[in-house]
Amino acid sequence: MAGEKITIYDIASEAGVSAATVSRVLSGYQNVSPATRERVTSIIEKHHFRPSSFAKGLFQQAFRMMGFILPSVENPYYAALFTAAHEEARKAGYTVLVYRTTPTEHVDEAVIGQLIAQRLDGVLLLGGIVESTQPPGDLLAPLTLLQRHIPLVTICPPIPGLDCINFHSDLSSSVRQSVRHLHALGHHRIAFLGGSYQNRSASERELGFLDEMRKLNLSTVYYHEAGHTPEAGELGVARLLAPISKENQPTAIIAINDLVALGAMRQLKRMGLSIPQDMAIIGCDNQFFCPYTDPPLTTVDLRPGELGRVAVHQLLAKAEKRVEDLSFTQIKESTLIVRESCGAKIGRREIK
Amino acid sequence: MAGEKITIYDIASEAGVSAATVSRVLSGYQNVSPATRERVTSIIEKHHFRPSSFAKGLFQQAFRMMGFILPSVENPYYAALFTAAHEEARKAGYTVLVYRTTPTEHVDEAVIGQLIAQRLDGVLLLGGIVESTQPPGDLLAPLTLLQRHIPLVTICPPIPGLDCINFHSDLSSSVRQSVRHLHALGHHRIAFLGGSYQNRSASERELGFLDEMRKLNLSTVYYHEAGHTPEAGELGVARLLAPISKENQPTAIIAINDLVALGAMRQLKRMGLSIPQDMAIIGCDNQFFCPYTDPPLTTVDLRPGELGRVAVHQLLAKAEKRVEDLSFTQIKESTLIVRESCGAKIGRREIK
DNA sequence: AAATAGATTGAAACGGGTTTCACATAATAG
DNA sequence: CTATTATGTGAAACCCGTTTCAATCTATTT
Repeated sequence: MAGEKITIYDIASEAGVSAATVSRVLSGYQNVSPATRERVTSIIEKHHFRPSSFAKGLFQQAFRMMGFILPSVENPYYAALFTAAHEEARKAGYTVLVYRTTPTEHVDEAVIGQLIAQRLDGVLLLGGIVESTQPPGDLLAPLTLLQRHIPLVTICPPIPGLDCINFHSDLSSSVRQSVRHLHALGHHRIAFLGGSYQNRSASERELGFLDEMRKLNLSTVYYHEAGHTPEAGELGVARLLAPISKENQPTAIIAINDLVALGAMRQLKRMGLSIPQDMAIIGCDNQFFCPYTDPPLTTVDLRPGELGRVAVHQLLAKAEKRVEDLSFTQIKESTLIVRESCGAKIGRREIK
Repeated sequence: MAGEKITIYDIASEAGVSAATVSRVLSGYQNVSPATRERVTSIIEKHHFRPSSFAKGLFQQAFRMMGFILPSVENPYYAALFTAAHEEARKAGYTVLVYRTTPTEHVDEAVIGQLIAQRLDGVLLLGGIVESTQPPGDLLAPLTLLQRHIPLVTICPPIPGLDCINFHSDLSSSVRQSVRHLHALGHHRIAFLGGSYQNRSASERELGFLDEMRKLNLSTVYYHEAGHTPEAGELGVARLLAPISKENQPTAIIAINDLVALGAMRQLKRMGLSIPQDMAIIGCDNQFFCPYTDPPLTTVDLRPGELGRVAVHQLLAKAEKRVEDLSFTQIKESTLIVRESCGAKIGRREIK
């Protein structure tokens, strides 16, 4: 029934008042006589009228919207990050617009242009930044946002030259923890599995791994595979173990994430190796399925939910309170979740 | 540097032309002298100016935005659905706004009001509809969208009274397939695990299960647990098997989804039962981890990606081509993915 | 040289709200 | 009973683009 596009003027004329009065009724707190308010309200109800938030925002210079840029939520890590961040933003009354990065495309000027055009109150950039093979300037595309004074918070390894609020997990230290854990359990030949040299979080982990191995005077068996999926894990293990004689084989694997660990475990079993007796394995992210692998997977919890929440809080502060243009980097500690895939005391400290 | 809020008028005055000319430069195809175009363009570049898409949309009566309403993407099924749908929408140049439902809250008038206020070009409602314990009208909140002639497409079991384009998986038939598969493998005592009577897709599966069991003259061992998580699966199995003597125990379990199956498998192993010898198990959704469980999980593929894509295509057609106000329901077939958790021929027809 | 067509450009209206300011009426004070 | 204040309401400006229409200036035709 109700007409195609209905405006405040339609309501006004039907109620025999001016648009100003309808606006007052909508805002609630102005002085309008009870009789008028009643009449206008009923007409609004009747037509299910809701004032356009854009016309509104146009005048008020704020649309209460924020943009999230993130990789696919098919990766449960980002799903958790997104869910928490989204929830916080919604609680604060913001609508969220979602933009995506892919493993091969980073945030380019085109997307940034769109973000600016949307007149967002803030932008949250979640990981997935690719170490550019393009001119390095491309990594700094988000800089334009800063120039336009659009609040920006990032959750990823800090990008040099991009001075904004940044939260990130200490990826390097998380790998170090893993190495030390395995070392303490008596492992000397440890392999690192997964990642891509183009990916900043991947290379950061890798660097941490190599450094910690060196510190402990451990010999490295090392495989470098461009991928973050279970398939990459399968292939990685196959390639890793094929050319190595049984005696020189690594006794433990650190996978770049739980997905890769999952694939690796399958391939290990397929090759007749038992976990953790023949091969210990450790993942990263503490994804929901970790307690349910066989054996349950030891991993590192990066607390993505927490990260998402604090990031949005900072973004809100910047968007609303006009906080001084501050920029800082905060590192979130990660915690090793010991389960059974490394042969550590079974059943102890098991979480979730 | 660049001023806080910069408008087309700022650009115009800096270039010494009128706003109309700047607008013409932006749109590209109008006749503007090369000299002027050049000058204006350089000033636009300098300030990273992008015209507000809202001021633009206000005039053009279309914002090229669509709203997605969905449950948490922490459920990989919805993550897949969302990712595919999002990609299609983005390809067509639309920005997507995300709203969430929770297991306990359905889409209420407040959210619908917001959607209307955002003047969206279309709305996609993805599952998660709760069979209301509230007045049944609440299920029909999206009806308001239809009244306002806002294109609506749903992906969930069809809601009576909500005449819109609807796509859904034939949940009932997918369970029937599972039952027949198990029956063909010689199982007679089959349990159904998981779901909540408040959830429409859950109850639909349950009904299908009961009906097919009756048709095959099978005795049912049945447990009804309000949940869709691995934890629910663990608890479900524990409760299911505890009170039953070994002889009367079911020999197979159909889990409402792969998550529940995952939990169930863990609990079965914990109780010393081996899969599939002591207990066959079958999941639903064909989530990424299914090939990696031990043994690999037989499940049903609902093709969420496909569902998401066709739904968005329809939505686009309605939003753009002013297609007649049509409404229909289309059922997508699901396919059984046979792996090893039911003891069927190992290695055959294995997918992914 | 005058007339006409064509290319550039600006003024102004519009879209849908909010808000300021002024005005009319009603209520209160003196 | 007039002077003052409070209350309810409308006209109009504003937010930031797009688009129509008319005006100017240049170039071509006769």
